[in-house]
Amino acid sequence: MPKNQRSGAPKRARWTPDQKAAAKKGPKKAHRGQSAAGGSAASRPARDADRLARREFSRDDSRGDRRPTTDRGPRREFSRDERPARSFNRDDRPQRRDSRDERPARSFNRDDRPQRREFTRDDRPVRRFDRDDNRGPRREFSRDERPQRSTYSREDRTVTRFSNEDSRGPRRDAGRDDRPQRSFNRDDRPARTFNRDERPARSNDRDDRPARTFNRDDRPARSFDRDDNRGPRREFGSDRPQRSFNRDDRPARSFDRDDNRGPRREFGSDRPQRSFDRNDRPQRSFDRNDRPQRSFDRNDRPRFEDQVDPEAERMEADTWVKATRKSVDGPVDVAEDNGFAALGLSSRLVERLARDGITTPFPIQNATIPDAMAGKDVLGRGQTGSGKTLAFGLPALSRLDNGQKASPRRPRALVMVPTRELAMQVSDALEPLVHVLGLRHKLVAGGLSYTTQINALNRGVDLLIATPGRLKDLVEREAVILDAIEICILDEADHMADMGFMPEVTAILDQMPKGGQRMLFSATLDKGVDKLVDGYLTDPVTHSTDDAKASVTTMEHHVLLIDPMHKKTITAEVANRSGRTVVFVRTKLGADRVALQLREQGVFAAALHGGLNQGARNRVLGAFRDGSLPVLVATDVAARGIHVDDVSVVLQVDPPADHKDYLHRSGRTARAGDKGTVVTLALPHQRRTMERMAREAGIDAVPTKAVPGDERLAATGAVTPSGIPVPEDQVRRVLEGEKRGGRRPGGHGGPRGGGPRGGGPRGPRQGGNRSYGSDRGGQRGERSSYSR
DNA sequence: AAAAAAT
Repeated sequence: MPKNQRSGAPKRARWTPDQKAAAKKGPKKAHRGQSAAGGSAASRPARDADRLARREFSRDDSRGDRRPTTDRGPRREFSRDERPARSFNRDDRPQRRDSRDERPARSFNRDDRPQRREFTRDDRPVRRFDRDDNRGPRREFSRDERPQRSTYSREDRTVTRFSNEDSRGPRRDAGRDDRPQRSFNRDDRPARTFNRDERPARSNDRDDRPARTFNRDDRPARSFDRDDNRGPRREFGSDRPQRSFNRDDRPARSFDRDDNRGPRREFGSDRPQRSFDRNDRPQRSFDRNDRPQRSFDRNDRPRFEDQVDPEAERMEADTWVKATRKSVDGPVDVAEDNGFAALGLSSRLVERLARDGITTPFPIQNATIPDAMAGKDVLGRGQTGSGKTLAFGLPALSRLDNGQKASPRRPRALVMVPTRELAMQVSDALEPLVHVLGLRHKLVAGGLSYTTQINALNRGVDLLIATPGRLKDLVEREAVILDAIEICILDEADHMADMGFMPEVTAILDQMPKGGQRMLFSATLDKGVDKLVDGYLTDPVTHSTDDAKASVTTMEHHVLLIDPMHKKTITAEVANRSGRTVVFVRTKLGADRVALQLREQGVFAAALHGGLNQGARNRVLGAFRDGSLPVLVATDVAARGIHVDDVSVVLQVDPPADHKDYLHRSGRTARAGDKGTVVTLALPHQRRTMERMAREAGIDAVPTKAVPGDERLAATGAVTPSGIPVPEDQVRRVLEGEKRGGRRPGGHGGPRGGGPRGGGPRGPRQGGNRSYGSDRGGQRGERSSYSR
C-alpha cells in the first residue's frame, strides 16, 4: 500500500473502489522508488558484508549458499587421515534402520493419536513487556571484562584455508591428550533434568549483582561508525511513525481515548454514585428567562479552535476568516433601483446581497454579468478591488440554480485560482450566496485534508473552488471527474498562465467538456493568457474596466534610492506606522529574514510565504486581518487578490520583477477608494530598472535618494521604531493563539502539536470589511534581492 | 523566484 494512502488519506477516508485502485497505481512512482532507496539505509552489498560478519545467512536467504555455523555446536574436528577410507561397495553400508518392516504399524484410528493440544489465544500467558518481570536479573557485564570484539572487515580477514598442508603450524590444543575422548554417542550424556528444583536457586537479590559502574571513563569510547560493532539496528514497533520534521507531516492528534494516553486518571471514590433515576435530576426549566442571555458578540462564543486539534483545524481551514458582516436580520427590502436585480440575477441572490448592504454593482459586474448570464464566454480584465469575485460568482451561481443537482464526484462549475489564500477568499465570499440557493460548494486546495474534500465530492458539489495542484491530484485519483463541468472560471489568469502553472491548468481544462461556458479574468493579456484564451474560449466577450496601468489616483508612489547599508533601518522606519503595512520581498527566506529583522528593531512583523504550512499561513494572514499583526512581510504569494482593509503602505523591499507585479503588489493598498502609499526601495544598480518599470506601470515616480530619518518617510506616517525587540511570547501569542490554562502535558507532541491556538483567523475583522467581491486585478512583480 | 501536490 502506497504511503499516500496511509498518511495522506487518513483512516476515515471513504474511498470508492475506483479511488483505491487509482491511489494504488497512483502517479507517485517516483516516491516509491525514492523511499525504497532511501528507506533501507544500507546498500545491499554493505548489508551483506555486515550480515556476513555476523554470520546471519541461512538457507532461506536469497544467497543461501552460506550457512551460519552458529547453533550447531562446535565444529567437529576431523583429521582427514583418520577417517576410514570410503567404500563404494553397497553392501558395506550399514543396514538402514528405518526399514518399513521395523517401524511400528501405523494406526489409522483417530483416537490412537496423541491428543492434540488446543491453543486458544486466551490460554496463552500474557506476554509481559515489563522489564522487571519474569526475566530474571539482568545479566551484568563488566564492559572491561568482555573480550574485545573484533571488527570484521572483509579486507581484514585472512583467506580461509581448507588445506591441512599449510603453514599454520601445530594446532593449539595439540598434545592435550589428557582430555577425555569426546563421545558423540547421545546415550553417554547425563540425562537432562527437567526438575525445576534441581536447578541452582535463582538470585533475585540486587545486591548479588556486581556493582554497576557509572564511571564514564570505564566505558569504551563510543563509536560513531555505523558499521561498527552495533549489531542489528534496534527494531521499533512498526506503529512508530518515521519522525518527520515537516510540520505538515505530523500525524493527526488522536482523540481516541484508548490511544496512547496512558492510564486513565483515577477519580477519588468519593465521587457520588451516579443516579439513573430520572426523578433525581433537577427539574428542567422551560422558562426563557432562566436561560443566560444569548450573546451575539462573536468574541463571547467559546473559541472553537480551543476544542479542536490542529489537524481538524486545518481541515476546517476553508471556514477560516468568517467575516463579521453587517447583516440585516429579518426581511430585506430590495429597492426598486437595486442594481443587481436589474442584471437579471435570481431574487434570492439579490436579497442576500442586500442583506449585507450590497446593492450597487461595480462596473466590472455591470459589464460582465449580463453576458455571463447569457452563457457566453467572458474575458474580463479588472483592476484592483474591482469586484471580480462577484462578477463571475453571481452569474455562475444563478445559472447553477436551475433545479439540477450535482452527481457524486461530478461538480458542475469550477473556479480555479493560483493561490490557496485566494481560493479561501473566493470560497468565503461566495459561501452565503451558495447556501441561499441551496447549492453546495467546496474548496479544494493543497495543505488541507484530503478526506473532507473527497467526502464532499462524493456527496456532490455544485461549485468547486480549487488550486491547480490539488485539483489535478484529485482528478488523477478519480476523486473528482470533470466531465460535468458546465461553467469554468479562471481567476488571475495571467498568473495561471505562468510557466510553472500552465501544464497543470491545461491538463485540467482538457478534462472538461468542450461546450461549457468559460470565463477568464486577468489583469493583463499577454502571451500566456492569449494561449489560454485561444485554446479554451469560444468567441469571448471582452470586458475591461481599465488596463494594466495604475489608475488608482488615491495611491502615492515613491521610489527611494538608498544605500545598501541603510536598507534594514529604512525598512523598519517605513514599516513602522499606525496603519497596516505589507512588505514585499522576493524570496521566502528573505521574507523570514526581513520579518525577523523588523521584530529585532521593535516592529511587530511576521512572514507569509508558501513555505509555511497552511495552518501558519492562515494564522499569519488572520492576525494581519484582525489587526493584531501590523506588518506582513510576504512573497508574491500575497501580491494578488488578497484583500485586507486599511493597508496604508505597501513597501517593496525588493523591487518587483516587472510592471505588472508592481501593480499587483501596490494593489494591496488604496482599496475601495482609500488612500494608500507605495514605497519601493531601489539600490543604485536597480535605479534604471525601476525607472523603466515606473514608466510601464504608468506611475510618475522619480527615484530619489533617501537616508534613515528622511522627512519624506515621516510624511507617510512612518514612526521611528523603538529598537526594542518584539518579545517572542507576543509573537507566539498572536500567531499561535492564546495559551489556555497551561495544560500541556510534558513530553507530548512537538512545539505546537497539541497546543491551543487559532487566534487570528477566526477573529472578527477590523473595520467592517466588505468581503464580497473584493478581489482585485492589478499587477504583480518583483526582483532583486534584499541583501544587495 | 514563487507558487502549486505529496511522500
